[in-house]
Amino acid sequence: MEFNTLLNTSLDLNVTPLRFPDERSALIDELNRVSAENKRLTEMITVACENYNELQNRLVEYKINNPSMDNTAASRKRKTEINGSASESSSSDEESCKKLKEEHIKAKISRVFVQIQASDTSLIVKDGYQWRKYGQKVTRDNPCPRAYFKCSYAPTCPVKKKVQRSLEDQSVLVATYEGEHNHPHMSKHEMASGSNHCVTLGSIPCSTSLSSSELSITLDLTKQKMSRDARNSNGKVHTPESQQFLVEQMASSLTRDPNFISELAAAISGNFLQHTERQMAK
DNA sequence: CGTGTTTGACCGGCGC
DNA sequence: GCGCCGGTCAAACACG
Repeated sequence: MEFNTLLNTSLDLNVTPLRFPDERSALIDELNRVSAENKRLTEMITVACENYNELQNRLVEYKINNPSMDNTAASRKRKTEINGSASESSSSDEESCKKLKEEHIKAKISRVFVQIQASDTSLIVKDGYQWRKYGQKVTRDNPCPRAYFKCSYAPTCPVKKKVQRSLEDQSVLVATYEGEHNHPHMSKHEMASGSNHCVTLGSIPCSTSLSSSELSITLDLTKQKMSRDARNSNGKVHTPESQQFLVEQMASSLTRDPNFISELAAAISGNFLQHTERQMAK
């Protein structure tokens, strides 16, 4: 927020003449300082997220290995569920352990961020599966409505997803997936009927867009490594599911869509040329 | 007519 | 016990 305010201020400086010659350079210095601070804070948040995820994974693993410790710290819901099942059938530790493992699998939650047009009001995330909408609600923390979807293969497939616009960035949809699909991806026809959403995996400023007739993918071809956890410059975390989806989509596009190959070649060579030109300029 | 979406009603968990 | 809130249901509706 502070960054944006400063950015706007510096943009205004291009239009209105400055009263003090030092004012512009001072503001630029300030802008640089705040940019650096923003970057540092983003890195801190990233590290905190990593630590949190690691701790959570450890906790789940520990609970699975030590089911007896769970009845103190767990939520009331979990507690009543366990107590209820125990009173009904005096279930053994083995059974409750099995239940916890099942719950762990069932509760496998992933989050995917999808860049959309700001004007796009539909809460549709093309992720390779077919969904049936069964509800929509406005939640307290976010004025944008949240849409509830079930996999079309339900009840065979237990996967659900929630889609809601990001509170911070209205042009980003946050899709929360619960569970894992027990069937393959949908057909070509279904994929082709989708809107031209752009699944963003890399950093926006240096990305290369591939727009085949069926799919638009933004690739970051400039990163040294596709960072180990596939995080983009905004600090948004992309799940293995979204990476897998992208890889599968690209693979299928390579086989199905002859234009995709030329688009890909053009994108890579274009980036190559830019890179060489920059080298030459030095 | 079949299928998918919309939307108000309903339910259950949770905090006070 | 009550009220709030998120999640789900299901009747009505839209569309091809």
